[in-house]
Amino acid sequence: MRGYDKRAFEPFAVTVDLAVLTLRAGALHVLLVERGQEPYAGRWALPGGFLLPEESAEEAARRELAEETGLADVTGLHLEQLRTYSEPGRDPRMRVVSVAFAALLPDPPEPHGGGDAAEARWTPYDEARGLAFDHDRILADARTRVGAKLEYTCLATAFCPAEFTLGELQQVYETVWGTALDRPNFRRKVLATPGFVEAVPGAARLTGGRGKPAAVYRAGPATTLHPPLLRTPREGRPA
Amino acid sequence: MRGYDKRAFEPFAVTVDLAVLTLRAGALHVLLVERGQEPYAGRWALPGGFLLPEESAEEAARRELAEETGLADVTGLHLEQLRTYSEPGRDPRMRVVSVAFAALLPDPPEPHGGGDAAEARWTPYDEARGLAFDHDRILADARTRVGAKLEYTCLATAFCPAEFTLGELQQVYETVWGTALDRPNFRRKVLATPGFVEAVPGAARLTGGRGKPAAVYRAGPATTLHPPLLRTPREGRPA
DNA sequence: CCCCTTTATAGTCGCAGTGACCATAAAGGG
DNA sequence: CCCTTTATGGTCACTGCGACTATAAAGGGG
Repeated sequence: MRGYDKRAFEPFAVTVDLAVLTLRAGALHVLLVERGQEPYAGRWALPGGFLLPEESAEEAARRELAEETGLADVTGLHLEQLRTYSEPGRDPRMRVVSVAFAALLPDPPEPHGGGDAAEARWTPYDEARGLAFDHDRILADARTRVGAKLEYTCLATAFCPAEFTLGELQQVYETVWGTALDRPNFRRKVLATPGFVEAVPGAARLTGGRGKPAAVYRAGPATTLHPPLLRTPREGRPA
Repeated sequence: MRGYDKRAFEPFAVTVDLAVLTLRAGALHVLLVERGQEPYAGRWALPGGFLLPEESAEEAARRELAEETGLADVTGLHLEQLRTYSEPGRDPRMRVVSVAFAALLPDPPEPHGGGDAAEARWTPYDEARGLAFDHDRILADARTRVGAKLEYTCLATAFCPAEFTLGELQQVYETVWGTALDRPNFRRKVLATPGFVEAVPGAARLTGGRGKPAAVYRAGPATTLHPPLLRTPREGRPA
């Protein structure tokens, strides 16, 4: 099996599946599409599609992401390969190998159905169950991966718009992890990490309509967090 | 592209590629095979092969691992999916999508050539350059991944035999990371992590032929390291 | 046999990071 | 004018860890 023998291999269909995650109203949401055909007709599924003959999985994922979200520019968005799902029975009709990606969006636009007529919708993560194929597992893997990478990378800013407050950044951690963080300590940790965030001079913004206006920051050049921001939860969210 | 349309997709060849890593004589080694056919005939490459019609990528990887190493039982070995490489030009003859894995072996057996006649050899990591296809990159990604997982998981024991000393475990970190660690501090950290290692009662072994015999440990049930064992190197290796 | 080297193990000291607090500043609402 | 809300600044103590010293247990060379 070491050399390539034209009689030795079977052709497979190769697709990409996308777990497009965002934060809406303080809750993690995922972009789902309603399937119009069998199998799993009428069921919700992760967006995705087949690789074109001359594109890589990353290119296919970014193309699908643009189609499904309707965003004109998806070049700045965080797109990350999760893993590949290749169990023989995962598609009841034929052998499909799927490369899964996680995409992180800041401000979520309302999805339009893309090129075809199927409906696309932002769904709270907790309500996204019973998806088609093995998409429940892919979605769970995406959340696990993103939650873990929040600990030791600067990934959290990918959920935020270009300018954000530290309270909004903290909400990213609290929402994805499902835990409450101490605000002064979070602030101290973020500001002590060189290159995580950069202050926007003179800018301040009211966040909840009340209270002192918060300073505004931008994402810095750093990508990793040393030392990491460990997930050590208090009991529950007081809010 | 959302539904499956039989006219909408191209079939691809799907392979698995394995970065089989081990420690020999205090250096990281990788299992390479010599290619017997074009393209890249005579060049060294990572072992791998095509998916069979009724197996997953994980099953194919474990099958290839058994064939290439000649080990009868590869069920206990650590096998981990790295990522999938799908750039259109990565195989000059046809479109091949490859799912890459990293495998970690404790005591390295001499490889026999497996089912076919091509040569297989353990090669020091630093000398494994100029591999066929994009295998240089896959191998580099494997080392990066393994090095990172040593920080926050108990993966290091996968490089050790069933019973090992703390000095041998420390050598795993030092070899993969290329840094020197303080022996008492390493010992304190490992023993303070519940479930990382378990003492084998009454067992002791001479390691270098000289010096005090070291206590013997087994891998414990823990899989993650909280808090992590951060890579903060001293200048260079004194040895 | 003694001493030196080598390896393993035990312990100490001080600093950095952080969790748990408390206090103050600056906004809006009644 | 006071209360609530949010942001920000600071303290204190504990933990984990890097750096380092000391002791124990083996073999080697004279």
